[in-house]
Amino acid sequence: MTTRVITLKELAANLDLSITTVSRALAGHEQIALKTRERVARAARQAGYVPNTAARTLVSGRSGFVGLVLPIRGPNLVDSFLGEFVTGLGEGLVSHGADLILATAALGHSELSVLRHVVESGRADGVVVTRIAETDERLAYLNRRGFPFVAHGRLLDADFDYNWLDTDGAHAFGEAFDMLYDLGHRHFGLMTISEPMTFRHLRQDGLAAAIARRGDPSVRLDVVTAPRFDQEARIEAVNRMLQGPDRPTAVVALFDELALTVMEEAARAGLTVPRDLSVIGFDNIAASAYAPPGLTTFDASIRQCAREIADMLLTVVADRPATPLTRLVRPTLVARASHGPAPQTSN
Amino acid sequence: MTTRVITLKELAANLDLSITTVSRALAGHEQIALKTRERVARAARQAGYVPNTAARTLVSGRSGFVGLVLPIRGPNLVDSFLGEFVTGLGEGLVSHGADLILATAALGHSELSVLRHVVESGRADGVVVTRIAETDERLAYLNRRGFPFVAHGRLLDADFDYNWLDTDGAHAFGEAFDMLYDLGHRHFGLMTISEPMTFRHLRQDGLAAAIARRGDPSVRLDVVTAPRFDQEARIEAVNRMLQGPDRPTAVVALFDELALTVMEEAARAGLTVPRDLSVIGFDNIAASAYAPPGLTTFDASIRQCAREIADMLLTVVADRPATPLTRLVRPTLVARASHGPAPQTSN
DNA sequence: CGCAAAATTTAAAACGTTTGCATTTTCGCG
DNA sequence: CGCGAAAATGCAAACGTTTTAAATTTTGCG
Repeated sequence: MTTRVITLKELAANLDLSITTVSRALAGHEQIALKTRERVARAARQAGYVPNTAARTLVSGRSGFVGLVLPIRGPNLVDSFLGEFVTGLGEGLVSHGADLILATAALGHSELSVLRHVVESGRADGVVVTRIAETDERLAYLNRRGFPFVAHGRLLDADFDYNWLDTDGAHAFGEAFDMLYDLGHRHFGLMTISEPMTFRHLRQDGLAAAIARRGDPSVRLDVVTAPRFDQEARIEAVNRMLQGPDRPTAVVALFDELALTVMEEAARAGLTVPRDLSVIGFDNIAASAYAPPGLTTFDASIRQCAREIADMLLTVVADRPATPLTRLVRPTLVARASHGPAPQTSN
Repeated sequence: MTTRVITLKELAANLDLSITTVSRALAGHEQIALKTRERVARAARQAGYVPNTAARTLVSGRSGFVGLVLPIRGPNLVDSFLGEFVTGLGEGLVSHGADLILATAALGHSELSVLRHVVESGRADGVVVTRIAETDERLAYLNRRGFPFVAHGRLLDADFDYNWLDTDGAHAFGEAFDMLYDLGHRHFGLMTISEPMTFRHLRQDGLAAAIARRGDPSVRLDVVTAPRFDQEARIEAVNRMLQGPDRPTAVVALFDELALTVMEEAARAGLTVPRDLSVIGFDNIAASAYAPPGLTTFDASIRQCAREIADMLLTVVADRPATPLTRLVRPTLVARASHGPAPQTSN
C-alpha cells in the first residue's frame, strides 16, 4: 500500500521516451507523433499520473488558483453569504480547471497583509475581493501591483480602473420606494449600518434618488444607523425608529438581518406587519422566508454572481483586457407578505 | 508601478550574502550569526520579501495547504453548513499558518476523482472529508494511499482505522426521545432521508436505542423516508406521515430542513405546533429560530467542530500519530417552542 | 541510393527554494 | 604570531515540471 506518486521521469522511463516528449505528448502538442501521444496518454491514465502542481507552477508562473481572503468575523456570526459565494466561485472556476484558495486573516494580521501574502507568494493567479469599504486599501494595493482581481462591489470614487461586479442595490431601493409609495406610504424609515462599507451609500443614494424623482415634498425619510455586529445595539436602534407615535409606516432595511430585527421588534411592540408597518429587506437569506409573515426582499443571487465573478477573473488572468470588466446585476424583488398599503390613520 | 516580486536571490545580492545564508537566516537557524539574522530580517521586511510557495513546496514536499472537496450540489440548494464549516476550518488552520484549498467537483467528474487529483498533484498536505456515505470510496482511497485526512462523520463499520470527528447524533436523538416521552408522547414519527449517508443510521439507531432502553411496549415509531433534495417529494412524504387520524404526536426529523417542512405542512393541515404536534430538528440552522413557533433542535456547533478538525488534521500531518484521532462532540439542545406535552386525546 | 527537408525526439536550462556538505572566517590560547 | 577548533557562510544538488534550441530519425524525390 501507500503507493508513491508517479513522476514524469518515471513515466518517461517506463515508456522509453524522454521527459520532454512525454510532457509535450500530454500537453497535446502537434509536433509529437499522434501514435506517441496516444501511447503516452494511455500509459499516463493507466499509471494514474497527475502532474505536480508546485513544479508546474514554479516553471510556468501560473498556479491555477484563485484567492479569496476570508474577512475576520466575530465568534458566533453566522454568515449566510459565504457558503453561497464560495459555492458559486467554485462552480465558475472548475469549468476552467482552476481551484479556490481560502486564506483566513488571523487575529493579529490585517486582511490586507494576508492579501499581500497570497499575492506575493505566488499562490494565486488572481484574487476576489468582497465587502468593499469606503477607502479600501486592498483595491489600491492590487491596482498598484497590477495584480488581476475582481471586486464584488464598488468603490464610490476611484482614481483608477478595476474589474467589478456589483448588485444594483440603488435600483432595488428605488424600486422598493416606488412600490411603497404607490401603496400610499409617505413616511419612510431606512435602517442602515455604521460600518464604512460602500454598499450602504449606494443603496441609500438609490432610495434618495427615487424619492427625489417622485418630487413629492410630503415624503419623509428617517435614517437610523446601527452597528452591524452588535445585536443589542441593533435592537436599540430599531426601537428608536419604531418608538413614538410619529414612526414611519414603511421601513426599508439595508439587508435582511436588519429587516428581521425590525419585524421582531415590531411584533414585540404590538405592531402587526404589514398592517401597521411595511418592512422590506435585501439579500433574501433563508430565514426571510420563515420569519412571519414572510419578508419581502430582493434576491441578489449571490451564487450566480460569484460564478460570474470567477469567469470574469479567469478572463482577466488569461487575457489582461485593456478596459476593465464591469457588471451591474439587477436584483429581483421577492414579494412576500411584509409589505402592504399604508395604514389609514395617517400620522 | 507593477513592482515585481523580489526573490531570495535578489535579496541575497542586495545583502551581499549567499542565498543559503539568507534562507537560513530567515528560517532562524542558530548557525547563522545573530547579527546577520537581524540584518537579513530587516532587509526582508523592508523589501517585502515573501517566499514563493511553489518553490518551497517543491523542495520541502509540504504545501502548507489543506484540501476540501466541495460536494456537487443542485442549482438552488442553499447550504447553511458550508459557510460555517469553511469559516471554522480557516480559523483552525490560520493559527498554524496553513490555508485551505477548495476544489469543486465538476459535473462530469466524481467527487472521488477530484479528491484524487488534489492528493496526487501534491496541492495539499492533508484533506478533510465531509458527508460520509455508507460505503465511502473516498475514505478507502485515502486510507489505501496513507494520505493524512480527517473525516467529519463516521463510517458504520470500517475495516481500517482513521481520524474522525463526529457529532453525537445518536445521543441527541436519544435525548429527544427521552424528553418527549417524559412529556407523555408515545407515538413517534421519524422523518429520515433516502440518501445513503451514515448519519441517518447513527441518529435513527440512537432513537431506537433510547426507545429500547425505556422498555415501554406501548411506544410506537413510524419511520418515513424522503429524498433529500426533492422538495416536492419531501412534502409528499411529510404529509404521508401527518395524514390520517393515527398520526404521531411527536415527530423527530433528521435535520432542521426536514423539521421545518414538517412544521409548515402541519400548519397547512390545520395542526398547531406544539399543541397538536411536537417537532424536533437537528442542526440549528438560522431559519429554525424564525420559523414559528421556533423550532426545538440541537446545535452541532459546526464552526467549532471545523476548527477542531483543522487542528486534528494538522496534528496528523505533522506527527503521523500511530493511533487514530477521534472525537465525538455532543450537540446541545436548543429548546424553543415546537415541543410540548402530548395531546390529551390519545390516538 | 543519396540528400535535403520534414517529422520526431531529446538534452539542458530554468523556475525559487531548502539542505547536506564544504569552505572560509573568526577567535582563543599557547 | 601561529595553530586549531568553533563559528559563520557558501557551493551545489535537488524538487518535478515546461520550454528553447538542437539533435536525431524518417520521409520523399530525383
